[in-house]
Amino acid sequence: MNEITSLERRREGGPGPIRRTALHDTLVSHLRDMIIEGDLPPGTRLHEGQLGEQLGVSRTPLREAIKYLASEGLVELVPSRGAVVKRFSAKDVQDMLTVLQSLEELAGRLACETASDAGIAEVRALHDEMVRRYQAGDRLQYYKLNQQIHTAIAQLSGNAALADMHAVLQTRLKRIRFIGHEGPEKWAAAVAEHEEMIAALEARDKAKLSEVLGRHLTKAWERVRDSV
Amino acid sequence: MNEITSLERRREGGPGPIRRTALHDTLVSHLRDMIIEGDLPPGTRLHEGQLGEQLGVSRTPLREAIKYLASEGLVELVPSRGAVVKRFSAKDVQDMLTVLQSLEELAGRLACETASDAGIAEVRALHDEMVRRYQAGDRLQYYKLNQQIHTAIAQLSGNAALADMHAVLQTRLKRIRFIGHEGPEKWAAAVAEHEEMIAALEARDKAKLSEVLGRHLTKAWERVRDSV
DNA sequence: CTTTTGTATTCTGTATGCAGCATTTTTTTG
DNA sequence: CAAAAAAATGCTGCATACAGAATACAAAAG
Repeated sequence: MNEITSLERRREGGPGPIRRTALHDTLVSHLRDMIIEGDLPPGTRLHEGQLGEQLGVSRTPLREAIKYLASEGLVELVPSRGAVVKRFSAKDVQDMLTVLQSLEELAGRLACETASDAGIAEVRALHDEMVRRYQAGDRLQYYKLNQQIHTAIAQLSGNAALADMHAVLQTRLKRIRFIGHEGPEKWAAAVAEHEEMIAALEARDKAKLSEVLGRHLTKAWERVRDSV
Repeated sequence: MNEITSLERRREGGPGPIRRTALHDTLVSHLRDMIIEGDLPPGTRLHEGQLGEQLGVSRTPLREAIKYLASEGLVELVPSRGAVVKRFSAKDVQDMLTVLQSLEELAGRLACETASDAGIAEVRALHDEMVRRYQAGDRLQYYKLNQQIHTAIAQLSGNAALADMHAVLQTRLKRIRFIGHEGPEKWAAAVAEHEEMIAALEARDKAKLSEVLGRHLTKAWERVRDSV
């Protein structure tokens, strides 16, 4: 658990001259990661005393971070019994993907209209890097770049609310996708879809991009279906 | 400020035998209402000491509630300077409405497919009541029933994630709509659109309902455009 | 008169302490 | 020996206390 050291380094100021992130933000990120990466599996009670000690923080800021995550939907507050990591059913996941699909289709259309060439180029760069990771068989980095690309497209829409909602859903789903290890052939298919996506985006082909994004998420459901 | 009494009544147990809501939930609701109803205008700093005293609560649970609202997007956290009520630009509002539109179109389609007859009947009941309030010129109750109807349709979709995202956006927009007092002719048009909505829902006409909901929100933007 | 610097105050951020509820273990009773 | 009651433990929820940062104010210098 290197959470402790990294947390304390930030509190002391560390190498950087100015403390960038407040403790609250740091705590939220750490807890999020712990949930997503499975350190805190669904159903786990978030023990304030224990967890606080582990992170080197007192209960007060920890509780505040937990409340934040509760509003984000990663954690559930049970009166008088603290917080537990939320458990998502198969239907929950499918529902989230349905909404995400709708949002990405919208984002795709808007991005084609309003994105700057520079913005599109950045996504292309992410994509190329992702393909390299794919070819190298680096699952973790592939996964992260994949997420980044979808996030980037949501942001290219220029619609902050859209990017926001997209981020919330994506965060909730991260844990699921993090687990879902599809086989080589499905993985290849996913990469191919991404290839189409980028091409459509660069051509600013609204209909095409929207369609590919939608299809990509329909397939995504098929890919994770068994894992949940 | 009757927040004090109502909060304290709950803490003592009040008339009900069991304390239903935890203090956290109560606080969140109260702060939400205060923001929506304009007691705390955009840009206002949430003064913990003062606000806590006003509500009869110590700073700790208040801070937790504020963090919750921050994650909800109603409030912005400024490091070392506390929380500020978020200010939405005209573009922000338009963006939120765009997303809301997309979500409602989806909700409409799903509702037509999966809603129970009983569920639809409930929405009809809300609608009829709303029309009565409209005829009586009761703006506040009309407004609240209007919101309830849209919320209900989102829930009829049977998609929890969708209902969730919808609720978040609706909450963020409540304040804007609460202000926007459209004239009589626009009001009448809005009611007519609602009439169409209910009819389409009862007929389970996906395409029609989706179309009306979308149009309704396009018009909604035209209605509030000047207020922001 | 403006600007700057030092000081005082106010507010946030975090830690700690205490009361009450939930749960578990122990004791008592049938 | 089983079941119920009672005590004990552990944890959450809230309040208070303290340290540090930011701001406001005041005095002094240009």
